[in-house]
Amino acid sequence: MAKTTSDDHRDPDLIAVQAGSAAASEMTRPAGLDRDRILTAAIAFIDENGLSALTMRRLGATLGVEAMALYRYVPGREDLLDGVVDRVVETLFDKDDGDDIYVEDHNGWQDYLMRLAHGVRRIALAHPSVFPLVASRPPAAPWVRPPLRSLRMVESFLGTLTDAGFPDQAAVAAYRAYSSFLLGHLLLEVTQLGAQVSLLDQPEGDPEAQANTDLTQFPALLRTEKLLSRDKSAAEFEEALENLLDRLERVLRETRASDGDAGDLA
Amino acid sequence: MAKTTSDDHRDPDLIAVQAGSAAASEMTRPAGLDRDRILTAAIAFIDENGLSALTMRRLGATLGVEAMALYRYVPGREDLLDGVVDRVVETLFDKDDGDDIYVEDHNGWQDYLMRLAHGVRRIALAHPSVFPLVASRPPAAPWVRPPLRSLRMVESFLGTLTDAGFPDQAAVAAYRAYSSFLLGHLLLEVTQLGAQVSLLDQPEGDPEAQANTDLTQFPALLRTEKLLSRDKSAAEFEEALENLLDRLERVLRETRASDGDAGDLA
DNA sequence: ACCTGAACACCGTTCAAGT
DNA sequence: ACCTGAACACCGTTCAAGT
Repeated sequence: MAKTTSDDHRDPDLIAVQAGSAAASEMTRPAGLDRDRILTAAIAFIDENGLSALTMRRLGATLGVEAMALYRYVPGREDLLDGVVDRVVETLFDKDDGDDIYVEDHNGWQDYLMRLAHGVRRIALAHPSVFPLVASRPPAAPWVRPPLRSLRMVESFLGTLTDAGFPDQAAVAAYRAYSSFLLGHLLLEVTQLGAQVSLLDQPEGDPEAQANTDLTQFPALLRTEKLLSRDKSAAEFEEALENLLDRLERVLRETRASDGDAGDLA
Repeated sequence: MAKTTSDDHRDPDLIAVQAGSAAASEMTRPAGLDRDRILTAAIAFIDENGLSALTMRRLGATLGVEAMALYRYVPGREDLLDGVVDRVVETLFDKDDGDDIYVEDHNGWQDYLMRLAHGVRRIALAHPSVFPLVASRPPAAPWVRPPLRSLRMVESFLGTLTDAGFPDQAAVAAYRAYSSFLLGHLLLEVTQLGAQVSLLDQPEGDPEAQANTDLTQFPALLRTEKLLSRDKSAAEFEEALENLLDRLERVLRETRASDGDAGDLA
């Protein structure tokens, strides 16, 4: 390895980071520090080294600069993280970015909800180490529900459903159900991604023996182990999404039948 | 306030903590340090001061001891947090603890799933600042899905469903759907709890004016603001849970009709 | 046996000083 | 105008030393 500072019982993160940053600082010199460049660097850093490895000092090094220089452009670490979350979430609206995932022009509300769900899932899978942050940073307003984090997203969601004939109350209920579904599914999906790599990182003893910790006490587990290990995230996501859409469709139809204010859902 | 160390642009957490810890250290002196006592103290600390305020040094102070003493009983901070999570999760199985929420003896699998859901929800609401940890700590095995975090819980879940006639595959699919639902719902619920208090904590400017940040650009939001602010978490939880149970019941019935291996669900 | 003091390598953050 | 050095108050963690 490179120049590490003598004593060696340190955070395992450090090793990877220090090895990488030397090379990285060469390329990014072009100066012109900038809030945007800092956020980009922070996201890349988290993607590569994990959230816990991100410090102001290390991020500075990545940009060829001392940590203190960052404070010209970012009020502090917490704000940096908020910025990272906003940035990542807003890539949803970047034209050119994806395979036809524009949430703006759509064919009906079902299509809209599917595009939105797939778009957010794409983000989560692209930045698995950032997503927990998307899920857990305190929202701007109390009724903003992660992972739908911006006023713009909430507005577009509610606007689309109410335009499609959902009464306000039903649209709000749908917003809540939808955000719960997205959060639960995607957070579990990225968590499991993280678990995969962290198992490969630290192979204490042989990797086989560790996993089989006397499952003999747990017959049902033992029996379904193969099933449990099979990853069906994509299919499950689809199935749960379709199920939610069916439920909403039912609500909408019932609303139309008895044209009062019956769209409660909760 | 009390004795704070001169300069005062510090983490807002600190103020509350220091004020409290002086009083607390008086009572807890009875020595006899102990892993159990440390975990209990850590949970209480997080409940009162939030996760970010928990440091080894501060926790030590709470127990009338220097931070270094903790290392006799706990390998390190990360392990401490794992211990906290295990401890909180396992209160589910404590007899005497709750109003008839025993997951072990039940009347049918639906009853079991309802008790389990309500039990986990009770935990989440009792320790809203701990729950994000329950949700995000890397699980012991890759197929352990938060917030159902222990082998014991997974075993009991799968055992109950398969005993009730679910084919293994359907039981596993149910386990996945159920954990996603719980995680999404409860994480959002505690997040919103946290948002409430953090709004009261830092009232910059008048608390009214801040919230109304030119919502004029967001008509649907503006129109539904009242609806959005109304908290219906409990009812929504119930409704989503019942919906999930209905879905599972359908799967089970279909399985029984065509008694093959049709219980796919995913 | 159990706790502490002192030390080490790191943090975030401020601010006067350099260019 | 933009960055840095030095400093401050804090971290987690180790280890020899105290009782």
